[in-house]
Amino acid sequence: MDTRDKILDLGEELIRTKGYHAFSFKDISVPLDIKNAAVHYHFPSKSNLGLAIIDRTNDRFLSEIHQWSSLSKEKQLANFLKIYSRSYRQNKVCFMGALGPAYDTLPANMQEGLQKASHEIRSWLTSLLKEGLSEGVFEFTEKPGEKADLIISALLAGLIMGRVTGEPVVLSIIKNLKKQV
Amino acid sequence: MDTRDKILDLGEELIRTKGYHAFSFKDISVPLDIKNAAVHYHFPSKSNLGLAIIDRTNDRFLSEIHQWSSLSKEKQLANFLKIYSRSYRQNKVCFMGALGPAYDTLPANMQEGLQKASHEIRSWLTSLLKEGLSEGVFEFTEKPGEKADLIISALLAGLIMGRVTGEPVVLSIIKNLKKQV
DNA sequence: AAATTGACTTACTTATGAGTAAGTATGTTA
DNA sequence: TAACATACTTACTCATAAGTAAGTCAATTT
Repeated sequence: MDTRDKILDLGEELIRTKGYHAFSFKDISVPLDIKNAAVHYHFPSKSNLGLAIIDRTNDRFLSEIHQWSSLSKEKQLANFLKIYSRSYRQNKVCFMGALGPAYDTLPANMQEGLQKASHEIRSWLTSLLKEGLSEGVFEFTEKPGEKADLIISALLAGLIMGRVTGEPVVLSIIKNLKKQV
Repeated sequence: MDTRDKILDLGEELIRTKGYHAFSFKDISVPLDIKNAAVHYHFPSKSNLGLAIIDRTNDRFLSEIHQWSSLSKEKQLANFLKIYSRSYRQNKVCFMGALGPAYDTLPANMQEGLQKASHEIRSWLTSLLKEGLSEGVFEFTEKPGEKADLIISALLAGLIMGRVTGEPVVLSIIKNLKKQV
């Protein structure tokens, strides 16, 4: 694995554990045993790095859901929920949870990237729920788009609350969400 | 209103719109037309200010729920939900949403304060749901504590998602939550 | 009237952060 | 083999942030 990838990996972890404003280039250069300027060589600015991290994660999500496309709707939803239980085990919040609260303070390119990524997730889950509902594999009374927001919100916040309370909030949320679709 | 209160008010707004790490003493001193050192006179350190803001908000919450105590359970829940629709109109996220994602980077005193406040909210809502369930005014199948987390999570994240998507996510969440209790 | 307190300002310090210009070593291509 | 690109390091700059020590001045207290 080359330096650029190591920077992206560590940067992702830092954003999702500390947030964009609470990490510095030093937090990347020291663990990787390179100099500050080496990080700037690969990513001219911090916002540039931030955007690259968001885009990479979004691309990965897109390729994941593509791979799931032949699976049953239940299985696809279960895989989606698994992303969050894995995040919990890794002590990470999701990108929207990490960057959303300080959205207005983010550089414009990152705002766009985050907005695009959130749109991608919401519209995928909405379609999945809508199709699953008409197939009869899911059962709920809300509109699919609203149900999607309800699910994403509960997961996102479950990760955040877990941080504060020290309890595995997201796991109990996942358990309950499964009963509600 | 004296300077100390103005600092607390502005500090609260800054935390809930930009987050703890994205605001500086200048963001307080310039709008209030005082010097940097004047802020330090009232609050020796930034963490000191942060804790004072958390504690004040928690005290207000405690006094609010105390005032509600004679109301019906439905009305108390409705009042609680109203806190979040008001936050949405003010373009603010809640404290847990603002500070939770970067919880590990917060000074120890703020971590404690936030944990205490979150415990207060969760246990109040849990009791309300539990009592409302046994009185027959609420109807749900989850355990009261889990239902409380589900509700708080959805609201917290609704505010965050609203930031990113530009849509009033929390309002549709509130609407749906009302149908689910 | 003198001393004290409260609420600041002035004028700093120290640390840290993002970012850059110029140089170096190791390949790679014309 | 000479030129060039890649992937850095060295050694900085410049801005901003939190925090502090000492002084000012009006309002109280003694």
